[in-house]
Amino acid sequence: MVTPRQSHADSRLPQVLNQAARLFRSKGFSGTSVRDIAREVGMLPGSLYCHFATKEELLAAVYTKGVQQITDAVQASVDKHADPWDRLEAACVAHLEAILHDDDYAQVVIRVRPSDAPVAHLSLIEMRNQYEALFARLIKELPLAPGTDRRALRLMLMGALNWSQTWYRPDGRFNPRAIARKFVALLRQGQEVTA
Amino acid sequence: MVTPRQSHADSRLPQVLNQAARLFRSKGFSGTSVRDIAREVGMLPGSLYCHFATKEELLAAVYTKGVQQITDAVQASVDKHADPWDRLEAACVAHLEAILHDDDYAQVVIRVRPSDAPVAHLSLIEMRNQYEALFARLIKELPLAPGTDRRALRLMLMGALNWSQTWYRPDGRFNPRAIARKFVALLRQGQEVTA
DNA sequence: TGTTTTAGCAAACGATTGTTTGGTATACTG
DNA sequence: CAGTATACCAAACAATCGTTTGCTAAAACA
Repeated sequence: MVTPRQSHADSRLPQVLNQAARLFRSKGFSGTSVRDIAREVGMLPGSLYCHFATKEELLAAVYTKGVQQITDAVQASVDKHADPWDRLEAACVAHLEAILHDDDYAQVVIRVRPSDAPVAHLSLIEMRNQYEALFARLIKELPLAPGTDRRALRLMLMGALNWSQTWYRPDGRFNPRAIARKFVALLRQGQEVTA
Repeated sequence: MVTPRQSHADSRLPQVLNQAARLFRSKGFSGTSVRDIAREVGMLPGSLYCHFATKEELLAAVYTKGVQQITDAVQASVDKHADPWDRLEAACVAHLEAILHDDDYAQVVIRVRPSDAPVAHLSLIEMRNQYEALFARLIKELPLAPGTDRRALRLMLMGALNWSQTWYRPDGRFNPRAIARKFVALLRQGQEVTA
């Protein structure tokens, strides 16, 4: 017995998930090998299959945790406000902070295309839809100018937020909170007068 | 001599580029193998290396063509209008039609992250920046409410447009043109009264 | 017309891919 | 306390990866 064995209680499953999330979010799903993940955790490639039957299943686990975490973060922020616009803005701030800074798991949800994992495909999409429904409800409560297309507004806002992952670089002034607020303000501007 | 040989003039380079674009845009860069491309063209994997030294170089060629084509398409549409808002809207319509329907090459520019190709990385980013500068100029000409952050407006609009690639499904009513117009309208709404 | 260049085939290179198998020490369970 | 399940190691599996080499025939050029 050279290396000390892991017990049931303190398995390295959490670290596997953490490193998988970190690698998936920075190199993508097919850009990350199971050996990359194993190496980062300090275990052998085959050992990953104690916890997951396939690489896709590992992604699904990371993805699920990502959706849960960002949902919780956003919901908690939303609950602190009463005004509909404030609630939406709080949601956007929490969303952006998660996918740009705080949460590797949430970043995977934005970065990895469900189609990258053919088997898990539909379930990943379903999770994403569940999450976006949260924003749909927030937007439903908004006092908008008559005839405003709420679906278009949601798709525009979330698209703008999610795409920021491709251009964002840490910067004191233009930080996640500031970005989210500016985006919401640009939309709100068009509704306030007529509402 | 079993199969008829290709002459210099009618090489299959165009088909290689076409199929590479088609596969890169649907499966991503690392999700596509050189064998996938070669098979689609009907040639052997090694034959690709008559035209490109590396897989990354092939991506760079596709990417370059994509930027050229979408730039031309957008510029042509813009030139048909005089009013600043009309010009921006025309640009957005052309942009969306390219990355959602018309142009596999342009779709690669949006889908593939420059970081997927470590060597070509910087040159890909530079090309994308050149293209986005076109939109920056259009937005510069817009009569906006005083104090409006033009950079934020550009990032929001282009993010919303580009992200549509992840949710768009062909649909008669909510087509690229309609989407682009709605997005622009949502932003314009906030500027018209005060401008 | 002779020479060089090009575009491709055929076959292989070593490296890396996701995954499997078998064994073993530890922790949990009855 | 015996037995099962767990969480790994060690080593290998076949398949696929990007790429290279050597050759050939046709086109372009001199």
